[in-house]
Amino acid sequence: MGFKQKVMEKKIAIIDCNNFYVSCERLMNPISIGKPTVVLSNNDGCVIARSQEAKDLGIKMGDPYFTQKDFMNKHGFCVYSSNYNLYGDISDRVFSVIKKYSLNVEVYSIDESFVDFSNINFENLKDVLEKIKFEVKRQVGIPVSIGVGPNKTLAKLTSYMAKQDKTYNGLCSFWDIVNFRNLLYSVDVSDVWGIGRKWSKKMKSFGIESVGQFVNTSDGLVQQLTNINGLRTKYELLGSYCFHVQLKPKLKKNLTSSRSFGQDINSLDQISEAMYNYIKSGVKKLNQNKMATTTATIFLSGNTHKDQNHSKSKTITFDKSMNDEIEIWSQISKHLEDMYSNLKTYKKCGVTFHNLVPQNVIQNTLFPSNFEKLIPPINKQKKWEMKQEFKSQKFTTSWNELPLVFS
DNA sequence: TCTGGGGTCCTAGGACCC
DNA sequence: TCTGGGGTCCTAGGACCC
Repeated sequence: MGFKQKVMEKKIAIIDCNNFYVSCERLMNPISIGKPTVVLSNNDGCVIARSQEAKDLGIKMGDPYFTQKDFMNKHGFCVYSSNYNLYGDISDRVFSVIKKYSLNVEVYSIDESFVDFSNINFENLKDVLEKIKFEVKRQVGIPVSIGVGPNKTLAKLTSYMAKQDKTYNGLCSFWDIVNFRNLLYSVDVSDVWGIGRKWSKKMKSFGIESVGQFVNTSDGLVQQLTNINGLRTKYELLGSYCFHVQLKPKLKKNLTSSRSFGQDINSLDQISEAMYNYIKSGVKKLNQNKMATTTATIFLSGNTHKDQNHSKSKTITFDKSMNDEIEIWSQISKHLEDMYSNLKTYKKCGVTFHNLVPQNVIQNTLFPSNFEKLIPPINKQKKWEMKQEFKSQKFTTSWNELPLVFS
């Protein structure tokens, strides 16, 4: 055992689907099995999921598709546009298998969950985790990796190790690792959950390269280089429990609708039309959640890949809660005009709704609204629309349409 | 020519109130 | 009229995650 076991020590697992979007596409398109395979973001812009074969050929996360297209053609890649309906369905199936083994599940993202197994004995822990891994693969067809440790950060770190070192066979326990503290000197600080690109770059300029060096950095310097959560991350790496497993899903706090434009644009008409459409789809999401909003933030930004880092945002508070796109547009359009400059070009815009309230508590104002409803902008050349060339034609509308998998 | 979208949290600074 | 500090709230921006 790496550490002496503490009283009340928790056992937190992370269960993580391998190359999730690629694994989903392979269920629907078995022809891609064994071939290098990638899934592209919206606009078919960049790579957001890679099969092992694609990783081995040097394709990186976030690589722009247009820079790799020829290479991929040459090497017989299977390329898919993202299909979130499919991934959502398969995600539900994965979680329902996991929940047969524990109810202490936090669904952390579409392909990951934290599970609190503190009530299970150490003798049985690995068996249960092995069983879950086996059953998710057998029943849903999705391979998973599992890391387990005394907190979320160490679970993530061991799951990372399980993926790096094939001898773990996809399951790594913190309590099986000998000399854990020494091992931390061979792990790059940027591989820690919670330490991103900016922070790790900052740390490296202070000579902090490895996780071992990070946990030996003074609290003061850690907080200076990051923030309070960076300090919590340090304490979790040392064995404390700071980031709690969230068993009850929290209510949605805000909701965003935004897109990059198909090309850079500078016409206010075009931007207005795009913004109106994002408001419309945001309102659709509000209605699906039976929510309304009292506050919106609109934002407008340039093409960061062309050093056009200008970005503006504006928060607007309404005089009542709203869920009507034309009313919301009426409150927002003048602010969009203020933010816009005809001397700049723009690549992206969008809207976030905050202060979401249930629709059944909407109070209609006693007096008629005193703002005029503006006619929404429509029927322009839609330069802002996105493209999607490789979308799989198959959608799952019920579980029965998915192929059954037995292994 | 073409480089994702959505979510949460934290911080600094300003406005406002007492 | 002049004086000031502390608390709270809001916003814009910037981190992080997937």
